[in-house]
Amino acid sequence: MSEDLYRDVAAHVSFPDLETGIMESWAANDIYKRSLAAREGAPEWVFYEGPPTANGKPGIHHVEARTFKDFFCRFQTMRGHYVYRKGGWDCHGLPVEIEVEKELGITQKSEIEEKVGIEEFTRRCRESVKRYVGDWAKLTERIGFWVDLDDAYWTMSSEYVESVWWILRQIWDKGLLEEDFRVVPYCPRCETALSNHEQHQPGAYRDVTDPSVYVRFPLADDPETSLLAWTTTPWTLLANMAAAVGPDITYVKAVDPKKPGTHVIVAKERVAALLGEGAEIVSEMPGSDLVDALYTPPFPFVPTGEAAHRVRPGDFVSTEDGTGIVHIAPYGEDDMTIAKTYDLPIVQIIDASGHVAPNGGDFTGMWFKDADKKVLADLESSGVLWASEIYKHAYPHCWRCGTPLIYYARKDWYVRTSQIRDQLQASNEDTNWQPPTIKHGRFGDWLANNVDWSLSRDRYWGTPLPVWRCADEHVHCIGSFAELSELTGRDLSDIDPHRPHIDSITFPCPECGKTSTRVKAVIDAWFDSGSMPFAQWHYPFENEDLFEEKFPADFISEAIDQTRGWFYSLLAVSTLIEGRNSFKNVVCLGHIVDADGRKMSKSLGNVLDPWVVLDEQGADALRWFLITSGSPWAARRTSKETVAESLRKHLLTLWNTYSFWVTYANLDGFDPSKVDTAPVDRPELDRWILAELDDTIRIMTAALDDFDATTGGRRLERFVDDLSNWYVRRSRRRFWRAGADADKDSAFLTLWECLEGVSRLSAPFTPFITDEIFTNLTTPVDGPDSVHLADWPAPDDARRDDTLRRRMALVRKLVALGRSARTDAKVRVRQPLSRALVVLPQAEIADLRGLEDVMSEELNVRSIEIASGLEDLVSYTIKPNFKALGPRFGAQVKEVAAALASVDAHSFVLHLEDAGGAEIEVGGSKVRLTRDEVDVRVEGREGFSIAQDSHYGVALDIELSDELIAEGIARETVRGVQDLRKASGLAVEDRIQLWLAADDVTQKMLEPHAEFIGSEVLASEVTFGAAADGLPSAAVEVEGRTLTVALKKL
RNA sequence: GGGCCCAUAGCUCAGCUCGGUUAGAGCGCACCCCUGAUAAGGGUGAGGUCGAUGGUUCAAAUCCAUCUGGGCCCA
Repeated sequence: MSEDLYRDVAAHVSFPDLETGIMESWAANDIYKRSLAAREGAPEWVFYEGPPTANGKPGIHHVEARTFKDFFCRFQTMRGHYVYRKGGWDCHGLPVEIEVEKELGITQKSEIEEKVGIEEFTRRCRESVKRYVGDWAKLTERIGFWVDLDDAYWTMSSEYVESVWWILRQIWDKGLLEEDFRVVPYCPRCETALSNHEQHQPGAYRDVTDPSVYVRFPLADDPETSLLAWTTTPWTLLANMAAAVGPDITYVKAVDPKKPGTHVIVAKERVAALLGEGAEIVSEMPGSDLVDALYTPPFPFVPTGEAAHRVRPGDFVSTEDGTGIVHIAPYGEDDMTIAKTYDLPIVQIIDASGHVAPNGGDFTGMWFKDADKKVLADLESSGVLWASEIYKHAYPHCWRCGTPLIYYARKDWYVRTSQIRDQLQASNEDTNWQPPTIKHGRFGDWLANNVDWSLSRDRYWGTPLPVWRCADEHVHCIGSFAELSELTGRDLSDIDPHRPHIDSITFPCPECGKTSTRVKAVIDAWFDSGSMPFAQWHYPFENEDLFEEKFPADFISEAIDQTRGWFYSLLAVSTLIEGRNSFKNVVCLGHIVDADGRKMSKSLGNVLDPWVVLDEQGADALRWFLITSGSPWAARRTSKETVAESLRKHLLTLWNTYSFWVTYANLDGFDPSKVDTAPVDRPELDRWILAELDDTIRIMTAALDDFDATTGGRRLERFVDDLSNWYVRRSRRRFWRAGADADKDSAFLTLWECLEGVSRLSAPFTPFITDEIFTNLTTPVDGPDSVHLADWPAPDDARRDDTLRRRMALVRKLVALGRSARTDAKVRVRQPLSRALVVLPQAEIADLRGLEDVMSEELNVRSIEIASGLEDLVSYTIKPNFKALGPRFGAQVKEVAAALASVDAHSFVLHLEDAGGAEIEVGGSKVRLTRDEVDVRVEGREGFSIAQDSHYGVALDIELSDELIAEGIARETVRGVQDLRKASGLAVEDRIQLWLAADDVTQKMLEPHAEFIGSEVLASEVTFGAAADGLPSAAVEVEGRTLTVALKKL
């Protein structure tokens, strides 16, 4: 059919094949670039891409995030914004290093320098990052995520690193970048700190048996009274610097049963366990009373001064075991918090190799674990050992070599974010979170409890910390390559700023002239990604205008695990530099879990490869599922089956509706640009679906503007269902009528407008299929080459009609009831009935007027009658409306309910309807209730077949006349012929000659309907009697009679 | 160990912000109907102690507390 206006649409279509074709045509026609160019100069809507690390294949969870990113960018583009989408790659960090370690077959960090060399190692890291970029690009294109990967930022590029340096320098200038102690899990054999990740490797925690000791800390001003402290790491007593108590815990001073005449202080709750039931308690006090008390430490290695060896309050102190008094040494997180708060002297009694340092007296040179024995012996001989026992507990070990770890206080570099906590919180206040609970929940709490950002990493592949230091401890933070060039006196503008090259750059200290060398650390990769608003443009070294235009972002979206990752690092960096957040809106996504709700992981073998879904169901099905199923932030159960379901439910319905329109529009040569009928001049059904379309546009626009994709998607889904299962079903016949008439044109035009509208509304959700539909539908009209170059639909007051929407909803409800009544009466739908009786509230009777035809056609009844007042048909029940009565009557509401239950419902309802209110007796007095305060329900009286739902009811008159029966048989015949046509492979528009062979009685009944039958089945000629042999024929059973139909294609 | 989120039908999810006595939808299942756009559609039915316990209230899926299980983040 070369003259077809539209591409033929196969009802059975392979979406994945269709999508890849569209994908190629987008590329060939440069649609993405053109969608940007078309908005050049329009108000910007800024998107920041959270950079993925491309050293592994992308998984289905990446599809989720990328779908949401694309979704809102497309939507805002259609809304008339210029939405530039710069890609990005996260290149640095431990995951990359570990990948390379595996590839090299090395298991210890020390091997990197010893066997491989930093140069080779970082070279391999750089390669590793690039290895999967191709896979990422392929997936990104296939799922329809329009993002500029050619212009992506790479956090490892020299320009990016230089911008990060500049940022660090700004922070340095504010005095917020400092070196400080922090406690890290440290392996003294490997001589390296372990990252959190490493610390939680399987097998790291092992049960060990350690001595635990109770030690007396005699009070300075009362040596006969001792604090009783407890520890499971006796060697740490060498570096004791304080004792901690819980300020709200109650302590007691009791007679020491082991040394009568002296006293010990322990938590009251521990008395029974430690001192026995008969302990003699001298006095009680809260922990706060003990604070500041000076005591004599068990060892002299930490000098007692103003700060050391006093009691300090600590909210981490518990009374579950021990004594309620905690010994404090520089080997623990809580310990260091106390040390920092009270400025305690930190004495490093253990050296980097795990041996006691030279300041450890007799202990010097001992392996830290071996010191335990001598510690116990010395405590014993000095008389402060109160008790010791064997204690079994889980203790972390190095996952590589099995050595027990030390929580070691090390000097590291920090950003003092806790000093700008108020500003961080203010930045958060200006940010819109989706879901809103995160703002003051998970994220707000995290900010409220902000601790300094530990920035340095003792690793190789990262942005080097741009800090140089000379022998005299003069420190310089470098903010640009130019500054470094100046200090070194050579041009370093083209330097690779990574290790090891950067480590060899030294310069004479500007203050003392001694050689300054870089500190060895690299920085946390989160700082890299948090710097992207600046560094993606190499700001401030170039692109100042671009930066200004695109700061802050209107929108970012990532999974919820980024709360303390990228979401935080973005907020912190931009607050430090610009004093405000770098994103205005953030959509947090939940995680993808498997069909059983379990996390997808390689070890469980339940990982869903996105390509499997993309190849079988297609990208649009997957996108639609991800966007509309459940709250975006809830974990979503995902499998091929769940995606297939959402495909069937929505996309196929849409596709079938579209396919229907194209089929008949081609037959009819319908051209929407040649028909222009105002909505007001169209039939009610057309006005109705246009009103639904208008409402859909309004609801969706508001939802999507508010970053609520789910609500928007659900409204769209409902509209497509209304369109297919009510509008098209009701209008079908209008499309296949021969000849030209205004009603048919109106149907074609209305459905065209709806499909065209849906394709725009669907464009951000399912960009591929939608574009296929849009481009085909708009063939004869002037318009953009792609739906993605089109505008988002605007609401239209000429289409809006909320009353009609309400009325149609009423009709559809009544139709459902009527069908239910038919089922009950066991009368098939093809059998016409004389009338249906409708019961509905007085106020809604007017709504039904004018739509009776719709109802009678749907129910196949000849007339619809309002059965209001037909008391012989229905009875009433009065139920209290508790929502209204509760506030009015309070506890008395139960009496009101009881009174209503015993009232004569019929006369009560009459009063209500006539006078707007009725009286009942409650507790001896009359109470007047209004219509709103009660709930009137209708029920069919016994003996009548009526379907009802609260206030609504439909009853069918099931008495059949001969005429009705004849019509039923005619319809049955039509159906039989249609089946035969289909079975014979006839095309919809083929004309036939028809033979009907039946007994005399049946033939008599059919004869008056011959013309009707002929027009229904496109028979040019209808003959009663047997057909010639060899023609397609079939038997039709109806009302116990059999007739044979046969046909011949003309 | 701490914080946050989640728990409603066999499955996937609404409803919970703001309490109202009859908790809905889709899928699946059983039966029936309809079908010349449809991989569809319609109807009926079975299927729920709204995770548990306690509290507040005339009234709790909804508010509060505790607990259990799952997820995430952090120790």
